[in-house]
Amino acid sequence: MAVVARRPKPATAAPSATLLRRQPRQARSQERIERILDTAEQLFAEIGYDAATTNLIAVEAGTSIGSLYEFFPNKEALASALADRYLAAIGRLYETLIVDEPGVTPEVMVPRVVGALDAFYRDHPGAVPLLNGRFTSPELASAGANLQRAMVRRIDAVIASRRPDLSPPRRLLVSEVIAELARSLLVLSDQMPLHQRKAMIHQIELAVLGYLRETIPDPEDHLHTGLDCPTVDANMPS
Amino acid sequence: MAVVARRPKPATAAPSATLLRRQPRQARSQERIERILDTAEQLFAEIGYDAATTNLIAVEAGTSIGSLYEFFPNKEALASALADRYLAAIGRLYETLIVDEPGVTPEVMVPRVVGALDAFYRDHPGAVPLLNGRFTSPELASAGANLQRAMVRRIDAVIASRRPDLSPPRRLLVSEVIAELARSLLVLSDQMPLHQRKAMIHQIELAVLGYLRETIPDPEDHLHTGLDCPTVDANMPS
DNA sequence: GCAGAAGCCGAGTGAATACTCAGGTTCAAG
DNA sequence: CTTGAACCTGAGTATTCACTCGGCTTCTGC
Repeated sequence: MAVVARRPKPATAAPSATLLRRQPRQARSQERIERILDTAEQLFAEIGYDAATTNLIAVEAGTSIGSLYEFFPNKEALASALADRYLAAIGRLYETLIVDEPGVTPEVMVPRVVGALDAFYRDHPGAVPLLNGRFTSPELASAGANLQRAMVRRIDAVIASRRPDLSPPRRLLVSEVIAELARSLLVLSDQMPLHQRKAMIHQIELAVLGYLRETIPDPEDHLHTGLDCPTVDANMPS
Repeated sequence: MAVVARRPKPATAAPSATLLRRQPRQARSQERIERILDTAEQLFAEIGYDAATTNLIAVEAGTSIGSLYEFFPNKEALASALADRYLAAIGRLYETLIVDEPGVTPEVMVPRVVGALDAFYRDHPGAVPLLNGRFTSPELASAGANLQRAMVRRIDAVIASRRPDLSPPRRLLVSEVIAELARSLLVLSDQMPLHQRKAMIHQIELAVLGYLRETIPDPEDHLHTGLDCPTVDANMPS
């Protein structure tokens, strides 16, 4: 279900810096580019990267392949530009989450971040498959890896501030586990109907907190002494 | 990096039951089929599903495309047959793990299962990408989903026997989370160098156990009372 | 209002690749 | 040994799809 990109890759490997083949000067073409990206986002999410042919994207965006290739050097650049939009948006999202406040405990922090990511993915259905390696093209894989690296860095920073006693490699390992944990469970929840989704989000929080308690138990944490166990299961929508 | 299968899909949808177009009668052809599958496994793992063209698989297996298509109706059938081999092997693996013994605690059970899966994936490098939706073809996706469902069922059965007080839907949710958790972290560990891999495997066990303690705390579990916290991090290879 | 730049179009090109088929070879049963 | 079935072969077919290019239209600065 996919066709190899032409990929003659002229020996002079492109610097990969420019996503656009040419900068649009007129408002008309800028809007066109936006429409193409929006359409690509929708089609990638609905029918997948391979089935969304460049011709189809162009037609659905109300333009022609010629125009598409006027600005995007190839199909991957399209997906790459999309990934950049997502990455930037998620970056902005992080700014709104106060992470480095001294008093924030994991119990507060984790639901905050998980909830924000959940909301973002719900608003941008195309982001999940794009950022999670569902598409095999190298540029896409690297876009997903970029996001994940950014996540790991941020988690690592938070842990570092709260637990300066941990060795850096151990912190990194723990951060990678948490990032992957959250990523995969968020993807899973994304495939669920809304009512199960809410329950799932809560499980993600529990998983992260549980893992944290298990690997780097907080000496001051006396909440889980086994004495106040609820023993019954709350929050389960039939 | 891939081409859409011809997929004229004759209106009479194949029953999908037969993976082989024809049953081999002679030893020669049986060996040939095995060689083709082995080669496909290796190529899929090394260069990916798309880049591993049917022609290449045939040549590498020391045969011709004609012979390949004599037995396999299409490329997906190849991957599907491979997935079946893996699924059967993992099924056999489970038989060797005594799961329903009355006295087995999660602390014993989890490392046993995780360790077994880790060993399996290490022995079969092709299994990881194949069974984890890295390939987008529908047949492969369903093969991966099959494995995951089997996992969930088994986990659910174990939880049911230990915690009959939990409601079935809650049990299912917890089982799904655990299965996904283990799957994704095992995939992650699969991409790591060996020395990090071992540490990662241990983290998987901690994540599962931590999540379990967090969602369905065992009333008899007094190990984690916050009093015997090690406070230092053990088992961290540099 | 004009010249040239920027933008737009879509039929067509080229290359890739899943799969076929006509004809040859090897086996096994009688 | 013979005959037919099973098996094998690989050049060729059909199709798809990313991408180009020559010609047209719209904009903008002067």
